[in-house]
Amino acid sequence: MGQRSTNLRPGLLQMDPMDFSQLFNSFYNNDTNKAEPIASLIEIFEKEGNSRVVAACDEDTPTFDASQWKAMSELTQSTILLKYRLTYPADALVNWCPELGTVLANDEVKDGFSERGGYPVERKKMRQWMMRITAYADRLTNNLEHLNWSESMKDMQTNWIGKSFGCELDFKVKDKNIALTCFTTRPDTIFGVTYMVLAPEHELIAELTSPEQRAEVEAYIQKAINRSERERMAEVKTVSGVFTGSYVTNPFTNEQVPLWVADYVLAGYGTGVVMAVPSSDDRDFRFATHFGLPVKRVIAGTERLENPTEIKHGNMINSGFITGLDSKEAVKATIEHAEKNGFGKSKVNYRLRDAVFSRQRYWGEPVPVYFTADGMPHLLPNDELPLELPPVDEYLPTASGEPPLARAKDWLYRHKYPYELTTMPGWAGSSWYFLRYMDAQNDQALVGEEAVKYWNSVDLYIGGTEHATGHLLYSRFWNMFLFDRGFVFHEEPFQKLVNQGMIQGRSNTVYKLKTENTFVSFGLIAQYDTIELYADVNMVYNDKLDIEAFKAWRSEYADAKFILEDGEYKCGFVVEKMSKSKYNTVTPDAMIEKYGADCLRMYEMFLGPIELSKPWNTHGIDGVAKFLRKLWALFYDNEGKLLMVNEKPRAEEYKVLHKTIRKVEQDIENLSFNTSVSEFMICVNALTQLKCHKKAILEELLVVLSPFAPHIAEELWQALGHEDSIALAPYPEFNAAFVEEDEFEYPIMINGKMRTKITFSLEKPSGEIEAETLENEVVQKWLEGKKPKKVIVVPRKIVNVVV
RNA sequence: GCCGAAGUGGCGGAAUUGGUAGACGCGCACGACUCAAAAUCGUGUUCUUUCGGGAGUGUGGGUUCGAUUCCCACCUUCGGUACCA
Repeated sequence: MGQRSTNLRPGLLQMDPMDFSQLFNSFYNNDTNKAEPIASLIEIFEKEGNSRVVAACDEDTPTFDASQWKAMSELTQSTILLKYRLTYPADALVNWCPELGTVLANDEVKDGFSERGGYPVERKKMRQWMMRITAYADRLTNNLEHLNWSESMKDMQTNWIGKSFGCELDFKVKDKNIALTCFTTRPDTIFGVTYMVLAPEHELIAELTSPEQRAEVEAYIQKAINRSERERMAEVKTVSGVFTGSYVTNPFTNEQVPLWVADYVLAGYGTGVVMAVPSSDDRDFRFATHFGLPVKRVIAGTERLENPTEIKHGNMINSGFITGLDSKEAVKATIEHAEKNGFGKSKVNYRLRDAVFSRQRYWGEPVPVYFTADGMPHLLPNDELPLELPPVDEYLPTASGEPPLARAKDWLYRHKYPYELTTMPGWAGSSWYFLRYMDAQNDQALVGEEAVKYWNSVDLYIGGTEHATGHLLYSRFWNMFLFDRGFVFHEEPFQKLVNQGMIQGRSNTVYKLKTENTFVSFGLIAQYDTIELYADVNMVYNDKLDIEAFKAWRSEYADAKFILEDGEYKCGFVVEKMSKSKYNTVTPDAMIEKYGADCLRMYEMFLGPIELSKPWNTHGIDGVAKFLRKLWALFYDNEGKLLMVNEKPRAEEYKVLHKTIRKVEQDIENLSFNTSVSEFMICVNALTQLKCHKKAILEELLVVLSPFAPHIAEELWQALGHEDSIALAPYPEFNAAFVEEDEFEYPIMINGKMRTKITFSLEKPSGEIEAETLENEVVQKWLEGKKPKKVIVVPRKIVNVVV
């Protein structure tokens, strides 16, 4: 889905910056619950300021009235508008690799080292364009209800957006004029707070650290800040943290509790400050136990538990004025109390964060923005779009670490103003490409009104779950925005979604010493300190690395050294999704060359249910090839002579055909293609057995088969004498009369185990079936003269005798 | 860790609403055809067995006349975890 080689299709591309401009020129009005032009927001500001505006904006947006707005400098006004725009620049933490001079994706970083080359990576703040997707958090969640998507996919998106109700509470810092605001969903446990924790990234740490603790705190932050969020979340068992030397006051009890810094608190969620209640939160409990901090039980039933977090809800104890209330009532009561006393307010929090839109790469759509001397971003006028990627001498970052576009010579708007140097991410294009497909030649708009109204939204989207929290969320956001602004007419882009499984690959890994350009063979890695890197599977045979090919692969490996075992370098392996970034891709070209496209197509369908993931493996493809040959043999003999005859089919032959028609029809409805392929095999085997070469049968079979093996079906169709394409032939109608049975072979079970089978007419009443079953020789033997306790007869299914 | 999914023969998998576990295919074994091989065709193929049977759908429990299917707990693998898209 990546739209990478962007400058190849300028017609397609130029629409994208227009989207960007629209987002820049819009804000989200929470009153009308949709995106509106920023111009109308400015009008309101001029008339009455922003005190009555309910809109999505930055947390630190000041309140002002009309006269204050008018008195502001243009720069100040622009700065305030940026706090409302749906795309805006902000500082975001990125993975910076000084050695490579580039920013890396999280999955390009392993244990703090770059996947490529194995160089150290640090986390660094950089100016990035953001998309205010959080404005849409509620609609993105609520709309899911009406979509025909799997519940698991809806769950994933709902959890990712992560709406939670709670409150913010202010804790005053002792002897300092600072209050720390924390977000909590459990204000009911406020009387159980025994310490407070800051994220290592928190801005006020330096100010809040006592001189005695400074060295320790600084050392801790240095270490913690370079760990990835994922690592910090994953390693809950390794507790770490450090005391700041400061104390804060619990506003409910006026009790002083120590203030700590710990990396289990993430800066990106809530306020980066957590009130710790070891008696009801697992992480807090582990932390408190580890550092010997007190644990105060506040929920009835936890008093005698060694681990009080086993019970998280109940009646409050030891909790001042909320003692005796249950958790739910206590939440309400504490929020009311906090609001009345001015140290807190109820708050809805989302886990979802605004999306980083900038990439420090060359191959992406340029952001249509230039900067004036005051640092303020300005949009390029529409008639000057598209902004094209400038030529550069190398597609690499500059020596000083600026993005590749900084290499462009004299690349300035009106020869004067510098352009934005980051480019757009893959999801900028993947969010709306289906709209463009509706009207690909339109050079006036992203997509014309007539085209959107004709094609509507996507009826059926087949995509993997790996897109759950990325592409499929961005795309919905983008489409919803276009809907709000009247460019499209469906709020949701994908009505029905089916998750196909992923074809996995078998990746090969090599092990580089952390400190040297030396690679250790797989069997010896326990003796060294290594990082795991990929080797391309195409230079590995039976997990043995072709060392020369590996050295030639990348310049940084050219003079690598190798520590071998038994004279060879053995690689590790891992089964995971097939992906360019994992260097485990294989092309199906050779398979198509050998077996043909129909065979490969059917084999892929035959592999298993569409929603299952599995490693790519071509062992079974011969079976499908044989099937196609058998099919061919129904039409032609060994000498290539047509066998087809015009005789009237027998009942048996119709039965075989119509069973297949019925099964495949059902299967297509359920996207169960693997069982259709089986059914075709059964059908062809049966027709071969019957020596059936009758046109009436073969013709209909071909039509049913044609979506599965289009080329061969078309060719045989022509062989039967048709001039028109098989694609135009009407689909055969299933006729139940051909497959009806008048008897059924009942499995006879004794105590739930199948012991024999008896055939009964379908008309026979259950009573007679029961009587005849009990007379049966095999049943008699198992009864051993005893009387059965119970006999269950399920028509057309089974007979079970309970002894 | 958290969120989501999946575990059935040597392998990919099948099994309408809870009703014959292993369809179909790969592989393997044996046989036919052949001077021989390939191709093709045929037979067999869950394990175990004292040949009566017994066990069996990741593990341990539960509900039921009957569980791959429903419930509870756990294990393993895969996807996502915010710059792969």
